[in-house]
Amino acid sequence: MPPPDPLPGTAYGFGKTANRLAARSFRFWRPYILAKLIAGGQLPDSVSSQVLKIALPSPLRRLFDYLPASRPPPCGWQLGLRVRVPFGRRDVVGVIVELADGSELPRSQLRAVIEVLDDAPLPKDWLWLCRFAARYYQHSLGDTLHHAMPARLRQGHAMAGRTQTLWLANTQASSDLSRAPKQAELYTLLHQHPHGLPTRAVSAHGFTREQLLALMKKGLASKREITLTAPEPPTGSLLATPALPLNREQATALAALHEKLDSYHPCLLEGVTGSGKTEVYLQLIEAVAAKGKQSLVLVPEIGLTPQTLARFRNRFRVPVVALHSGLTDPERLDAWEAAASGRALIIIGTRSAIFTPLANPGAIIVDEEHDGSYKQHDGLRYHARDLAVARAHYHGIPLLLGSATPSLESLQQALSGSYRHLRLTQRPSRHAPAKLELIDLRHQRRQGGLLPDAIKAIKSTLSAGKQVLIFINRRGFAPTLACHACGWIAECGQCDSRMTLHRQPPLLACHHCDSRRALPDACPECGSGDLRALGSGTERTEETLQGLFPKVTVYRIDRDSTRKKDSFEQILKEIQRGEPCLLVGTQMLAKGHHLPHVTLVVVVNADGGLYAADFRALEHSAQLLEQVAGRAGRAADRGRVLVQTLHPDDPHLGQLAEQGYGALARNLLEERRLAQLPPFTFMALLRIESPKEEAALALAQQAGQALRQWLKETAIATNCLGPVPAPMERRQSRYHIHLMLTATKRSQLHTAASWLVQWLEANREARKVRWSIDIDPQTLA
DNA sequence: AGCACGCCGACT
DNA sequence: GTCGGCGTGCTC
Repeated sequence: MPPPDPLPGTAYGFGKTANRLAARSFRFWRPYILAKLIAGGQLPDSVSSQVLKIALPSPLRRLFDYLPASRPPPCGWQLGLRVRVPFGRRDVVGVIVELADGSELPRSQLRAVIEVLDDAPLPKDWLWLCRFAARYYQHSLGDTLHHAMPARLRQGHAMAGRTQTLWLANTQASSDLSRAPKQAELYTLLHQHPHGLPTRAVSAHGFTREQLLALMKKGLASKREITLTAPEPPTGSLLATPALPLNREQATALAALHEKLDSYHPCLLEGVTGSGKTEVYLQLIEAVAAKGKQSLVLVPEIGLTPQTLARFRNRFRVPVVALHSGLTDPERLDAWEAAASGRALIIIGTRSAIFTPLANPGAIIVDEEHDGSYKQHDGLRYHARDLAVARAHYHGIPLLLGSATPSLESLQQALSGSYRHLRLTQRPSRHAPAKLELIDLRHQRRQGGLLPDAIKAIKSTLSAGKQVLIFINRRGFAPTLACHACGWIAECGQCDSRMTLHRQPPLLACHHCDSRRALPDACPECGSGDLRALGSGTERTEETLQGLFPKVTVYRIDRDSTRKKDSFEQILKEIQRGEPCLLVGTQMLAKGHHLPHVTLVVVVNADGGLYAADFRALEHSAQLLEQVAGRAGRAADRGRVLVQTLHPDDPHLGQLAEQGYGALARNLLEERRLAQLPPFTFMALLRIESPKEEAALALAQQAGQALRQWLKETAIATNCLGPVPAPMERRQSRYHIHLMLTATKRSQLHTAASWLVQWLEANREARKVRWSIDIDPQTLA
């Protein structure tokens, strides 16, 4: 006799409705426990029948077994289908990731799928990438899938039924728009697109919903709802504007890329600032699109600006999809579908865009591949650049990593021949890149952090009608507030850090947590009124410069001054008009922006990364300095870069100044090789945190001991260091303890990390603290 | 992660 | 007596 077809709820001995009623009236009774008592043993456990193994949005690194719903979906039970299932006392959306003949649990303990949410499985390539990421980063698969899908899918909405609103200009009507210039502009824009513009595109051009509605009220615009289903085939030429001519190096690089468009072909494009990397990207994308294939372009968080997008959109006539933070949930789902269906040929986005499914993948490009924003620092701690490598390999397509200051990881791959090494050394202007001029901070008076020589140079640059960029990697007025009488220093109550003095508005703030305090009038220790601000941040330098050059506009650009949205864009626009001015800013200003009128860059203090405990600090610091220096003299005039330092004799700084990042990076690689540090070894970091230091330390000790014992028994070649307190042990009133694993073989590290995670999951003590594992950590903080 | 249970102390 | 603080345990 065939086993009874299990209806939802029948395993509990009563129907679905009864089940719900039971749950409602006896909230404290878990219906399935009740059901177990009633139905226990009535259904044969031994019957082998299909079981669905489902990944659920939970940190638990395991799958959960469910019984199929009464009727299979039209496509049958397939991997990658989203389903709604009961989980504990709530319903969640999960993904079927395995089909099995049975379960380790007795059948009576299995619950049934409530509903199948998809007509067809989620894209295979996406599923593959999520599985890869979950395994590589030792993260829960369910959680990985959950975070890698658009919010609408996460919430259980159907994939189908996506509609788009198109806005059209009404040519018949006429109305006076002379008093509404923005609306007139919008009308012109709509007029240029006779087939209509989606809301997203309208807002991408800087117009608001209100302006659209105003036009519609006047009868000058109308909207049309269309259903997004059929792919839009590119018609006619791919290009809207012709490609730019390439110089010899660019042409060589492009030719190398053209050689292998149909197989995995990882390339590092090492090109100095202004050498035209973007043009190489654009022409690679053109070649890929000509074959009807898609390009995925990753850019750093700071790089996804309207200007960047405009550059791509202006070049191509094929649809360009941008995944930026401004998208609404339905728009994001549409972008995902556009990529998954092949409708979009070019997909541009930040870190998380690596999880965009692709119907016809043709190439992956990672711009500024060294950029720290590619690494996610919580939850699934992935590195989008590394996933891009894995993905390009899986698809068998070219991968282009571009940077003026490549990460040592990528550089080593290029130098060893694993990646093809493409180089661009020429800048369109004939000037050699500006050399760094080191100036000695010791024994000299400074104003607002600036040496007399720097001020002199600023003055002469301004009188030559040019702009100056002053780079300080410190927000606020001063990094320290100290009592001159007793030596008291303002410290954060929740972190092992000092509080930064701010003047606008006046307060003490900790940059590691959100704690803030009013400025004290007198020293809380000794009562003295002689409190002094030590050192300089952006606010103080801004103030000093404004005092020194009262007639010149000083723009301060940091997280505080650009908090309002669009204010950064506004300031950039003004700067680009070219009036002589001073720009005081943090690294926000250093990366990527085109500042054609800046001919002098002053780095207030270059010493941040020179002697830090973190082995990557020097690399990151050198990358930043080189990027800042790259802002000088992109225009016709030769630029100068003044670098203030307490260590003018430091050999690394000297090499950076004399020979540039490329030479220093190669030297640093040698040092890493000798010190057996990444990229010559592989690293994983276990972070343990707790409000109680002893709890964190005790678990770290136990875990370390257990792991070392296991490593010894199994002869897995992995080192386990620690426990050691994290560099800033107390942060937000929590203590951070580390255990570090290193190995020369990835597979061994992986095995060890995997064992450790399982040990922690099974350990009772581990549940009392927070822990997380970071594979390939970027910082040791 | 949620979410509920259960055991404590502080209230109408 | 009941509301609600967070420690403990479970989720197919």
